[in-house]
Amino acid sequence: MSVALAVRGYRGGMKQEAKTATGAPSTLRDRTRQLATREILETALRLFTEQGYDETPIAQIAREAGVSQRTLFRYFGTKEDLLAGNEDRFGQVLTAAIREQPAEAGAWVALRAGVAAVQALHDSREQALERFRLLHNTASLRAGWLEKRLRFQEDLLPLVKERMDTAVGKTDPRARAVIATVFACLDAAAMTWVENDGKGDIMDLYDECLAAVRGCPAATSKPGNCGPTTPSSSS
Amino acid sequence: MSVALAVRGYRGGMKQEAKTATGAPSTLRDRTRQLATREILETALRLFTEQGYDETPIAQIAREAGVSQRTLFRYFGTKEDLLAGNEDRFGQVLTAAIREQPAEAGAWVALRAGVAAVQALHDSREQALERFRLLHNTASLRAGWLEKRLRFQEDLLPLVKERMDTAVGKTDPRARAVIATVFACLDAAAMTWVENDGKGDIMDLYDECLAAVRGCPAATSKPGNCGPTTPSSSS
DNA sequence: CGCCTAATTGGCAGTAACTGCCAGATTGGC
DNA sequence: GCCAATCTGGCAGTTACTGCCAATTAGGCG
Repeated sequence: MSVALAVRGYRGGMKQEAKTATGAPSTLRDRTRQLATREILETALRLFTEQGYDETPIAQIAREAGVSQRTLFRYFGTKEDLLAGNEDRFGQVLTAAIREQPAEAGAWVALRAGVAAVQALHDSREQALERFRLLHNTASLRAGWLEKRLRFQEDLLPLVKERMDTAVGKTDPRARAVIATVFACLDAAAMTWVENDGKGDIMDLYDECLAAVRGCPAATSKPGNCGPTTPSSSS
Repeated sequence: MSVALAVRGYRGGMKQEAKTATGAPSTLRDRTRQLATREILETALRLFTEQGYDETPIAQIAREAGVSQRTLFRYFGTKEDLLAGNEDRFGQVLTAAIREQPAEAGAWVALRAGVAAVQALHDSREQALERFRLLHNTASLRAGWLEKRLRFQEDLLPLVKERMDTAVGKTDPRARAVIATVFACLDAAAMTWVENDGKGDIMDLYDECLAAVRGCPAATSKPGNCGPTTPSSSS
């Protein structure tokens, strides 16, 4: 049980000076790597949108990016990583934003803050839409994404539990349910957003979804919380 | 867009008499096929639980089941299908149960009925637990399952919409949100159930989850509905 | 400045899940 | 009992991905 999932993709090296935190790495090697990374990433995204994800073999990406297949796999452990890229960042920002919420904030409020923080990650509406579209229209990608999301949910469990009136160790399904519901609403919002070609704001849709799910109408004005499941309600 | 997903696995043949609906097929061929199917399925499940899903190559299953690899792939289009098997049945039962609900039943009530119907599908607690465990502990399987579930959700959309006060054609995220929330709660319930080694009833856990998500406490006694989002509330 | 070490790269072979094709075995209907 | 439809197995090929090894290259140091 608990098979240690191997860390995929290139992470080694960069022991010494490496990243100066300013994004301008000192050594030639690091600069070269960064360049190659960008080149691969751009080639991949271009080909994916041009011909579709499943229809684009790794070999082609490697060829057009000017690296060997073997090297490409050293940079990105899997084909999915070529699109996901900063998905790990997603998880980090999410948990960070939730942790930063004041202690009085209930689970719903904190989670909403996390969701909002993640939305702010996208560079532009256009790129987000393109990525989302690819994600929603490709079964294999969708599957991978959902899987990764599930892991985020597990990570969030303790964070959320302490904002609910739950005994920490207990096998209480409610924290999981709340988290999963938040993601469910985010999902519904994102899908609708894509269907509308990116019109409107995802967070508005999210609020609408949450309002439909929980009893409270018009949660938009006082977003994120409108009922029980806050700390100190029964203890 | 909308690449027609090829129907995988063996579906051909059986043009003529084939299935007499009683489960006792007439021709030798059909009997042989049924036998082979069972043999493969049992071998696969045994090996999967013994050595794990990812650690069990198709070649071994084929060998021990006494068929060629090629034939195995004709019976089951993918490795996943060896475990999933009647997952399609899942979707059928779900939609059927929801359709059978009276028109007055709201979305939540109807969906709960569907979930309950699906739970009744499992042969035994033990087998269900074993399958669930395998599913929850294997990343690739989890991903596939989530993907399939997403498709069910899309199928359910129209069914649920007509039980809500939504304009049919509108791009309203709320129906999606409700469906996704139901699955989210089912997920949380199933996970907790597995963690508890199958103790308790999944539907009880489901009710608890839904109660935690929606405002209403103690939804267990009057399950499935406790607030708005029923038909004829504003339309 | 040149050398040594360590990081990096590319190629090659191998695995695992599939898929198409073809030839041979089997079955079912007449 | 024969012919056609069906089924099966084997083989080759594709794609994602991994391990291994040899050749290159950058970095540090005397």
